[in-house]
Amino acid sequence: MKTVSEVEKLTGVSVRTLHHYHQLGLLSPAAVTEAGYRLYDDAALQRLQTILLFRELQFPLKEIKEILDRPGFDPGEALQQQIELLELQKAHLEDLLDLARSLQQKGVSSMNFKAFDTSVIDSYKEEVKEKWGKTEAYAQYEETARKKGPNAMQNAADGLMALFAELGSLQHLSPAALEVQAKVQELQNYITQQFYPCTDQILAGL
Amino acid sequence: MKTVSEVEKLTGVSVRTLHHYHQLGLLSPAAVTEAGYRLYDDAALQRLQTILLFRELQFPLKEIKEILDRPGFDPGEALQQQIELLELQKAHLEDLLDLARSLQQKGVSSMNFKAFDTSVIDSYKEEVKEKWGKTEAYAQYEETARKKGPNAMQNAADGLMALFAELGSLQHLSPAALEVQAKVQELQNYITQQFYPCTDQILAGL
DNA sequence: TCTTGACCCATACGTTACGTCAGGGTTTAT
DNA sequence: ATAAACCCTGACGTAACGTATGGGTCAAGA
Repeated sequence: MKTVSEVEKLTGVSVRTLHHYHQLGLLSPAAVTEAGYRLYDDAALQRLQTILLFRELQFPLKEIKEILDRPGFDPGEALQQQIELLELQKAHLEDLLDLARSLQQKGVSSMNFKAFDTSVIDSYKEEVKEKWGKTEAYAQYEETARKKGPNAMQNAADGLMALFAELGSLQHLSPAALEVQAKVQELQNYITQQFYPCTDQILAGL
Repeated sequence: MKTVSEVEKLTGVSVRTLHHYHQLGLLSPAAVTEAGYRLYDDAALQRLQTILLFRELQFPLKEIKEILDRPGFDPGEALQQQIELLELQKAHLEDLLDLARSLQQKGVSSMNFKAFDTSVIDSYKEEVKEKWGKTEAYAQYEETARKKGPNAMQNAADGLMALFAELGSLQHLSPAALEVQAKVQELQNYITQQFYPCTDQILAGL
């Protein structure tokens, strides 16, 4: 049975963090003395190890709790998802590094911000978008899908295709044209209502 | 002169963010109508571009403000520093990916957390440590150094070497031995007092 | 036994960069 | 004139703790 400061020395996790995890219900001490002192046993330390692992992998604490608590949870799936996320972050970082280095070469003092507008930076935004598409938005999509059943989904999909078709017929116009804007707006609303919250970012991807 | 929502459409920066930047003094509108409406001119948009660039490079807003306001500031230096930081983050991510993938291969279900203890995860901590060594801790070290002058620094360094020597004479013992622990603690305290706050992380590096 | 230092506790505010209401004026178009 | 569209100022919420406040608890020496 270790006290908070002992655990701190063993693991590097601060006392405050232990308090925090306790009140989140993420890591409860094995026992609490009458004076309120937290005492951790080996099992608790084991759990802490697991928590630290997932934390290193950048899981939010909420998810870690879910993972550790939910019995039927597939950690492999979560791991896979997390790997993809990390890969996106890495790609993002690489793009940032490219940008930074190019700025460095092209004369530090003359940082050319005009070339920065659309060309360079946009590429990784795609990926960030995908990332979000695979987490929040996708989760909500599944929610919606479950509630409505397959038939309704098919109808919704049909309506969606119709809207896309209308959009296609306007392709000869500039994207800035009011008609197109209106259609796009309509499309976004439709998707939001029928499937999942459709942000501008996701929409741009489509 | 563009309104907030116009700027939002042009740049993708939310109205709330414009408000935020305004109250931080990071980006003030060129004019404010009597009704309190913010109006931005081209110069303001230019500045916003610059802000967005640095933001992408993960500068905190405070620093961006300093950079843009301080006349004699060398953006090249800041850029270089930021590049190094990004490289560390990238290396960190790569290590995480390695860890995650190895966990994936070694049987997803049997995640072996015992092998996780010291061996795998520690490598990138070195780098994180270095990063911190180059920012907060190092800054404080310079502070301390300036205040005390070179002579005092030399004395402190001598004392430090003495402690290291004592530690060296105990190398035949296991790191867990109480004597060693005590010495290490002593060392940490000494460093903290004489040079800069010495966290366990930094200490481990030494 | 008393005291002191080391250790523990619970609150609770601070941090970063905004998102998201809530409640209410302003401008514009009909 | 009235509604739609747009703007404003608060002010609370978020993630994961750090840090400070004020005050009990425990072991050891006097």
